[in-house]
Amino acid sequence: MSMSLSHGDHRFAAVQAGIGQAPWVLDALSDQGVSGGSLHFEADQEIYAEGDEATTFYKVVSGVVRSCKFLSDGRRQIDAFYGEGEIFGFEAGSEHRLSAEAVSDCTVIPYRRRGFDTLAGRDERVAGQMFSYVMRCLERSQDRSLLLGRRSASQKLAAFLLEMSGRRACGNVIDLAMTRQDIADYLGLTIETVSRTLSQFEREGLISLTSARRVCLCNMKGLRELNA
Amino acid sequence: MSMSLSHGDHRFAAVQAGIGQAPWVLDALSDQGVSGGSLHFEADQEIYAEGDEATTFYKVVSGVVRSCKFLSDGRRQIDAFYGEGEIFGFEAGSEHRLSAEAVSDCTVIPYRRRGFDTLAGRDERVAGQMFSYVMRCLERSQDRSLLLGRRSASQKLAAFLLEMSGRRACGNVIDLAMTRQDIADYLGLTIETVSRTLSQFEREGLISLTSARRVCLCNMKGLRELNA
DNA sequence: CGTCTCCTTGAATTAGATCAATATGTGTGG
DNA sequence: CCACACATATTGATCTAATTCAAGGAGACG
Repeated sequence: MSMSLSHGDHRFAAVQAGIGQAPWVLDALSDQGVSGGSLHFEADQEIYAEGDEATTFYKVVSGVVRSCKFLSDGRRQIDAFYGEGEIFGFEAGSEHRLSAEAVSDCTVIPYRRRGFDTLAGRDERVAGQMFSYVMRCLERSQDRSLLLGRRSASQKLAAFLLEMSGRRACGNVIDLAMTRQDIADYLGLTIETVSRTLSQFEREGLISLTSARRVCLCNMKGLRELNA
Repeated sequence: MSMSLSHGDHRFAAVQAGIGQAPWVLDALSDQGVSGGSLHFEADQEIYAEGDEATTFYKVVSGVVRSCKFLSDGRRQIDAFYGEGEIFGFEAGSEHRLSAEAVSDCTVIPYRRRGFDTLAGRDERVAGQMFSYVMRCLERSQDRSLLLGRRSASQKLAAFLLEMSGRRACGNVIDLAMTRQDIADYLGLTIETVSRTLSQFEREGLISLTSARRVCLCNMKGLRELNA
């Protein structure tokens, strides 16, 4: 029987539907001593640093986490935001290649990698789902390369808003956990450009800024058309 | 026994050393009817298009392949270049998300995905190595995001030259298979900026352009320092 | 030798960055 | 409740790196 590196497999439909959702099978790990309870972090607290030994990976229970890299000049590139149910910090090598920080107060479950490996060896579904998850991360990362390489500030912001809406949607309204600086570092822009572009979107009637962190996507179609 | 989602595993040392190298275990597939011989493509010929059914993936035997996405305005983003021994076109979903084209004349071996899945189900090493390979792709993709998001034209070019040198190195001299346009589309720049930046590198003594496609990296250290 | 593609270089333009000032909260302590 | 400090966000005025537009040059090939 295939271990389902093929992902047309219907058993994983649920996983595939929620982009970035963690393999549900990880839940089982909690019962096998692989997980060590849950951890709480306050906003801006570091979860692990670049170069730290990667003996553990995590799943977000609540709140939002960012993974990022720092440049020698102090600037920052945010690689990804992780929300409820998503996995982060799973590494191929022995060290964390990026650091992870709490964007908002958040709770995460740590999983010991060694324990996970053992379980993955026993249960094909665990391995298969993790594989599926990593493939999904790869797809996201490739999409980001396109975004960062060839898109204008407006296109980046539009894509960002739609991405956030796809994850944390409550109607058209999204509550951003992150600051303008976070958004800028995610999109390869400056905080001023992010702010200006959002203001412009509001003038054009694409969005409405209830407050700085609360955005209403009034015209999703218009936003989508920006990235045709 | 673990299926080696852990990559500290020494059996895979060789795979890990050569960045982007395909799992050697794929060689075995040729003997099992999974591979269908080898295919030849001429420069600029399409291997598959975005949206094509992803029943097959490939390994490069010789030559260079690019995978890319086209924007509605005709511009192009190249996601990756694949050289000898590298795998491309392995998808999570049922369609190819990017198109693939021959950069130079090249030979590739096609593998039927269904056959591969079956084999992966029987042999943990196949699955584990493919997992390792995908993790490596993910790392590369993440590094690219940093490059595209936060680096200047000179930094992008320096990183590109060092990447190429790391793969196809013959001393300090690299023979680029791709055009300036390919490089530009890979780095999110224009052809003119690529050309100007290379000329500037030559004036600064960092490189020497024997011919348009042949570059000698006279000062690797200097190039590396650009991305400190 | 002419034609074609690829590459280089120059001049003008512009999107986004940088620098600088002001505004909008938000929590603290009086 | 107000006054203050402090972090975050917006807006304006320049500046600049990279793009765009335009013109040649260099090599390959019939």
